[in-house]
Amino acid sequence: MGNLKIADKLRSSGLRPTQQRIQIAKFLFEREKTFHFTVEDLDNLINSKLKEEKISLATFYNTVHAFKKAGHLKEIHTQSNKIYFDTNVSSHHHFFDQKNNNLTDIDKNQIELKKIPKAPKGKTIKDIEVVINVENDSH
Amino acid sequence: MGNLKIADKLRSSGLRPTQQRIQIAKFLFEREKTFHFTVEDLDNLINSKLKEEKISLATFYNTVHAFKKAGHLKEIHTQSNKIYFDTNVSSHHHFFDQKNNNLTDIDKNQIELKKIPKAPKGKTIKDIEVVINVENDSH
DNA sequence: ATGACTGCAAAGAATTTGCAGCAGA
DNA sequence: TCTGCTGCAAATTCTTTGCAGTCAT
Repeated sequence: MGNLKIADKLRSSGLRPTQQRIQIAKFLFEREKTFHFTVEDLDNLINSKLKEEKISLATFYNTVHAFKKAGHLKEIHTQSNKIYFDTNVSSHHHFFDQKNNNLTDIDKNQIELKKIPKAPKGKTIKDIEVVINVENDSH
Repeated sequence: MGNLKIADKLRSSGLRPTQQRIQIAKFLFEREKTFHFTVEDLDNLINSKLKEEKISLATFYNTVHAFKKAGHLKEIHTQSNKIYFDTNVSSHHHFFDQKNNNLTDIDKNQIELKKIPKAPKGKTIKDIEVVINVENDSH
């Protein structure tokens, strides 16, 4: 049980390790692979597991934003109108399937940009995000 | 006055050239440079010019979607939570300044991707979008 | 005349906010 | 004890929808 580790992670980000946050953090961060989700997904996935004492939607919003602010989550915008969050906070890219609303990570070094334009006058490049839109072969 | 040309453009997309659509189309398409906007922007920009007979918000939504469906507009998602539309419908990329919510086009040939990962099994690459996030130099 | 389009107002979806009570330090 | 957090319900924002009247063809 990594409850202590999780609690420390929260505490060191200036967040009180409450019951709710620990549950959410364990669900999000104790996994091998990157996880992509919307706030609604989280609500459904976590609350369907809880017998009673469900976590309120407002708390999911608060917590997700707190985690994002603390650098534990990244916000992803795709051609879908939904806002996804990503447990992979390193700089990386995505495949996106608009039909199935499905996101897949692409490691940063899987894409090489040969030519990059100069930033507009007075501005500096902060980050580059590549989204490769894909669709099923069938038809 | 390109009203006839505009009307033809609409008609040939299967759209009736109504008063409202002609006004919106002229505003959007009779310009040199690419234009990026939200539906709310359009509403404000066009209605502030009209003395009376303002165009309703619902019509802006309907029209923007009709134009998008007809291929005259492209929908752009950025790290801001707003949905932008772009009068440049060719495949291209963007600079985005999150502080000022400012989008700038990057021509397709300004970026060269040297290495591209294979699409996930059973999927085909449809399109690649690059967003270069920028920020002001100052501080 | 016949569909298609507009505009209103109401409904809907997603997210935020205010605040009383509760819990972690 | 003292903030910070939770959870509810109300509020806000953005977008869609239903429908009666109007307009393009």
